[in-house]
Amino acid sequence: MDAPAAVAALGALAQNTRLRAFRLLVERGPEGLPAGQLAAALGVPPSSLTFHLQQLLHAGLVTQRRASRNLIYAPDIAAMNGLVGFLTENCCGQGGAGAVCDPAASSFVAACKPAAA
Amino acid sequence: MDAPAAVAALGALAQNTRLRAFRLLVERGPEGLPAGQLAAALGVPPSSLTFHLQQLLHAGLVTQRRASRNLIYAPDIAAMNGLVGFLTENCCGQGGAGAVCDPAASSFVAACKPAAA
DNA sequence: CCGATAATTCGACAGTTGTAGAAATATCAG
DNA sequence: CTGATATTTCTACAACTGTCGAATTATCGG
Repeated sequence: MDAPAAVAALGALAQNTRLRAFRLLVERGPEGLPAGQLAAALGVPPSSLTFHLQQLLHAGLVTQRRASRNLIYAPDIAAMNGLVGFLTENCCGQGGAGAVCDPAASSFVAACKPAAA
Repeated sequence: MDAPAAVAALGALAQNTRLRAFRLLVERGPEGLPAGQLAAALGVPPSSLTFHLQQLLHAGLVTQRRASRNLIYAPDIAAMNGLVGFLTENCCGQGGAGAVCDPAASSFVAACKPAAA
């Protein structure tokens, strides 16, 4: 994942309705959910949800497939992996202080590649 | 990290200048950088950078401290850990399909807690 | 083909965001 | 105190975002 794609993905997740929608999809897994059910679950009018799903789609965070009258949306886990990978790059001070990995390891720091020092 | 905080953090990172600034700070480590040097490194006018730093500050992703005439900004790694942790919650289909963890483990999926199945 | 269902596209509008020059504030050196 | 340096605050404005009703498109069952 490159920086522009990361900005797009972050922007797509940086909105309450979209974040809730994405998280719902992630919980549901690859099976996904039809737009209508998603709209009902979120309590959002269909036209509004479409707007948000387009953004997630355009950012590459979800996929769309048709099942008869329904359009099914599912999370793109690979894209999400790419985003987290991008966020955890450069987090061990490769060219810097090197002290970032000190605190008790948790996800962000733990995901740092030891970066062939 | 709760959802509103995550939205704020994602929004703060969802902008090219801010993402570049934050990544620069992460590379630099806890030592941080003064606003002026950051502005110079990014090629952004000071008043514009201040605007962006306020957003990062308000989102809790960076800290600010004064060193004589300089205001030093440094990344808040704990906050970033919280964000990545939030993003990797609910990613193993606890209530769902359960197939999300299938693909070759990479950061997002690898960071999933096995979720006491 | 026709009516019904699922979802999107269109359009309008208020609110937020990003940009950056000019003015103000804070700190320091002498 | 005075001048210089570092940064923020103020201000204005164009561009983008989120919302959602109404109209449109797609698909299905009969």
